[in-house]
Amino acid sequence: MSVTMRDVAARAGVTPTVVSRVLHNKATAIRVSEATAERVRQAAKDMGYRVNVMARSLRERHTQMIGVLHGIGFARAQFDDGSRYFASLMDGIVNGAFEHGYSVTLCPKLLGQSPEDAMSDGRFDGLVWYSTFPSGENRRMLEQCSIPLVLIHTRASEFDNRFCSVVCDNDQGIGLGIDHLIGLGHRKVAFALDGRDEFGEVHERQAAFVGHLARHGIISSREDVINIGPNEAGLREYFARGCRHTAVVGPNEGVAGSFLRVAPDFGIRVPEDLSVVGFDSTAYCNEFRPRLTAISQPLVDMGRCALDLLIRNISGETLTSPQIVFPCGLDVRESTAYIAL
Amino acid sequence: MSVTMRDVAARAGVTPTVVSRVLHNKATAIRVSEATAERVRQAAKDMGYRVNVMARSLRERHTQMIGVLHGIGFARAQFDDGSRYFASLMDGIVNGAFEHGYSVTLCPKLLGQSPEDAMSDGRFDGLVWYSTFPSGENRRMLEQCSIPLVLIHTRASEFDNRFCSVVCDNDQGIGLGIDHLIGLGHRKVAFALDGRDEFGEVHERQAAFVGHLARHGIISSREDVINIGPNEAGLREYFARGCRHTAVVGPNEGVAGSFLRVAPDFGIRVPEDLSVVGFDSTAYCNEFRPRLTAISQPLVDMGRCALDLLIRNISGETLTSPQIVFPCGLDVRESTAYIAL
DNA sequence: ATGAAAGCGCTAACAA
DNA sequence: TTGTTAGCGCTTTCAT
Repeated sequence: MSVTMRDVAARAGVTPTVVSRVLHNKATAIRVSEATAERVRQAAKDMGYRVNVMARSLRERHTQMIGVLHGIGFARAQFDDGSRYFASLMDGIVNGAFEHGYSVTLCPKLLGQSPEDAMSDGRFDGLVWYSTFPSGENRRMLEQCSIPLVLIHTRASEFDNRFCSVVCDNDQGIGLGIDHLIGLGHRKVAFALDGRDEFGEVHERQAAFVGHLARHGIISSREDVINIGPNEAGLREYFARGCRHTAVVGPNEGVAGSFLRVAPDFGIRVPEDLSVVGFDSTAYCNEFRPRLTAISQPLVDMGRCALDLLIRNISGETLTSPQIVFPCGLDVRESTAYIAL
Repeated sequence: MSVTMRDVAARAGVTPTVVSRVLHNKATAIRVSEATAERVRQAAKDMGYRVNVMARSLRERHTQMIGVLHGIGFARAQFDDGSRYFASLMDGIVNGAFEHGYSVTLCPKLLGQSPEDAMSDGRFDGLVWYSTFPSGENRRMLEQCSIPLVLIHTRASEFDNRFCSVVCDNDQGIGLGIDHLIGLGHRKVAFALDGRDEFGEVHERQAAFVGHLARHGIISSREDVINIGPNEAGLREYFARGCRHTAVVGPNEGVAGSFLRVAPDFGIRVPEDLSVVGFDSTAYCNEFRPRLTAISQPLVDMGRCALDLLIRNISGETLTSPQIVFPCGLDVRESTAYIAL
């Protein structure tokens, strides 16, 4: 059994009240004589006293902890598995949290079973939820949330602006990619997806793809959308029937990477025969040969921003502009080139 | 204010005790009539009741949370910053924790200020401490730890086998690297370090380096240790004075990577003029040109193992073999080649 | 300047 | 089968 406040009080010859005041109540105006204070501090030190944060949290009704959740229907993101997407986001989140004196915790069973628990079981002062797909189930859950929450990669409007949200400018980002490709002479440009996430950001990016091509006078059709499918089967099928495009834009690094990986099997060279543009642009892009050109979003900054917003929320501030949109960039690497003449 | 057990009890016309039993006491033999139980469940659902985990934790004296700490003197590891070392380790730790129903939390101010708090403030049921350098300060802290703790990358013997520990076989790993190099014809092999961590694993790896060269009849001297220093200044100095070795082994990916990065500036080609071997072998190795050959340690498995050990510890088991040693492997990539004749 | 008492929300031993 | 009571360790009025 560990030493409690009562123990320290006993040894110092005072009551727990005094111990609490001396040890944790620095801000308050209530004074304790320096002699007593010193006696208490010494006793605490001698006995190796530590507050019990559970008791404190129960009493004070806050925990200095924030939780990180993700939407139903997604496997837990790995820190090290292909794209550094989650790793980057988390670096921003954790750094932000630490600076504000908050811990951040990752919870099990937050996909499917009962994420709603974490939202109101007193464990967290606030939550960061990142998900690209506000399904009915997700929506229902979030609506019940009783603590501050900020969304990453979901538009605030999806939830009637009830929560703050941090997103990147998908439209502008895709525009950057399309402009780059058009500038290289490409006219037959495809959009790829893997069919797993058709409603969230991927959808937005696909719409942007169509829009920006149109801006350049190119009308894209259903034929220009390649669903690589599970295990890249759809991609192989596409290649097998002859590559009908000179460039392709993927909505993330994984999908774009599939093209780099599979193309050689069909004698297609990147970027000579096919230019490939990905999205996110984490360090993962450098692992490909050729290195993957990609539209970047400032993931670390976005995580950080989400956290700042959350802290302000927790502090009782009501944010007026519930959505922060970060502009994208374009990192030209080696997977895009002038179209072969 | 959120709804409490008392509220639910009131609505269901029973006492909090009954609610507690119905909602959370499934395993116990105490019976509640099905009618009452149903009434309670309905009331809880109607009112959107959630346990308060702080109250529960305070009462039950466990939190289902484990903390991840690292030693004093190290900056917090980033998930996405060069080597995927920390990311991989964390994947193992988090996956393990989740499977056992534990959350994992990262705490601020755990380097320098007061890591000891996390060790006994009731916040965690157990701790994973990863650090390569058991300084006096770290040692003092760990000795005060009042909850189960497992070490990663620190030998159990450093703390009188008081804690379990998970390490990789540095000697065997370095042996693999040296054998590889010798097999390629190298005789003039250097060991590199960056002077920041001379006492922990790096030290062990350096000793192994000397030993394994000796096994091949090569006596290495102080001249064969290259301290690349801050900002690679030492490395540039080394190259400037003419590269005296045909191969170099680095104790991690960062140091080895420095050679790949700086060598071209001095007209030295890797691997034609200089073979480079790193340690850890995370995906980061693939970001280098040429890709970095490296000694691998199964980081994900090690993190996972640490967690399994920790959970067993928490469950009251006293582990008999306090140290698990994982064998290393060698991932030959592109930075090593036969010595030029 | 210090202490007494109440209570945060929950669970468990004991009683009925 | 259900209720009573006590208490986990802490902070906070409100006395003194």
